[in-house]
Amino acid sequence: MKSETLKLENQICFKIYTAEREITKLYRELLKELNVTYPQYLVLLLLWEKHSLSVKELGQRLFLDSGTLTPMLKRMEINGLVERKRSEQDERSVIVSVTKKGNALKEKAECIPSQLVDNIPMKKEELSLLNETLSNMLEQLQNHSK
Amino acid sequence: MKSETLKLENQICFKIYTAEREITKLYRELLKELNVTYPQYLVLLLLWEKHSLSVKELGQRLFLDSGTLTPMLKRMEINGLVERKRSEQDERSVIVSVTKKGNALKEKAECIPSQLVDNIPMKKEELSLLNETLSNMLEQLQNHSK
DNA sequence: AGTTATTAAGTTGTGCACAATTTAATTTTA
DNA sequence: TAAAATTAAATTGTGCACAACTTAATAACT
Repeated sequence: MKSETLKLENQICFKIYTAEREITKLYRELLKELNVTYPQYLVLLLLWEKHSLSVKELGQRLFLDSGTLTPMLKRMEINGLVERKRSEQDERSVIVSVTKKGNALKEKAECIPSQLVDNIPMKKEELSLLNETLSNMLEQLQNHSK
Repeated sequence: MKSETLKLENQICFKIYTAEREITKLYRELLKELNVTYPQYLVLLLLWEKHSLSVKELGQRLFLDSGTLTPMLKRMEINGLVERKRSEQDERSVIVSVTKKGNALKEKAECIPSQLVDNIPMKKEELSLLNETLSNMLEQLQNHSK
C-alpha cells in the first residue's frame, strides 16, 4: 500500500468529519425556525412518511441506538412533536407517533431541501457520483461493524 | 430545481452524517489501544508534526473552537499526552505541546492508516475523486458559514 | 496616556452519540 | 411448563460540538 494512499484516506476521513459538522451547522440555521435539531428532523422525516414507528424501527433506519433515541424522543415529546406509548402487542416495544403539532411542521420544512441545495451548489452528475461513492463506502463500513 | 435533486442532496447529507459516525466507530476500535479518541488523535497528528501549537492554531486547523478544545486538551493533559502553558509573548494565548508520553504514541499509531484502508477498500481513482468532491463541497460550506 | 475595540481562552448549558449495564417482556428450548 | 436465552427500551457515564457569554490581555485609536 502506497503511503500517498494512506494519507489520502486520512484526509478523506477528516474531510467527512468536517463536512458532517458544516452540514449540521447549515441545517441548524435552516431548522432554527422549526426549533428542532438535525437528528430530530431526521426522525420527523420518517414519521411524516410512516406516521408511527417503534424506537427499534427508528434506530434501524437512522443507525442510532436507544441510548441516543430515548432521551431525544423524550425531548421531542416535551416539545409536543411526538407521542410515545408502549405497544399493546409487545410491551417491550415503544411506538412513537407524530402529533398534530409535529405534522404541522411538515409545511414549514418544505423549503429546507431547496435552501440546502442553494448553499451547496454542485452539478447533478457530481452529486450522483458522490451519492454512489458514499453508498459503497457505507456498505463497506457497515459490513465491517456488525 | 428538480425534486430528485433535492432528495439526492438530502440523501447525501444523511450519508455523510452516517459515514462520519461509522468512520469514528472504526477509529475508536483502532485507537482503543492508544486510549485516545478520534478528535484527540487529530490533535496528536498535528503536534507530532509541529511539536507545539496554540489553542487558536489547533482550532484553525481542525475547525474547532475553544469551547470544544479547552476541555479536550485538559483531558489530554490529565492523561499526560500534552502540556498547556500561557505564551510569554502574549498572555492571552495558550501553547499546547506534546509530551514525551504523547510522542511515544506516534510509533503505536503508525499502523493505523493502513488498518483503516483495509477496512475501506476502494480504488485509488475513486478515493481521489471522493477527496476532490469533498474538498469542493467543504469550500462551498465553509465559504457560506463565515 | 487613556479609552475603546478586538482577540484568545475559558465557562456554562444543551444536545447528541455510544459503550456498558439494567430491567422487563417475550421466545426458545429442555 | 419452567428455566434459559433473546429482545426492546431505558439508564448511567463519558466525550465531543457548539451557542452564548465572561474574563483577561493586547491592539488601535483619539
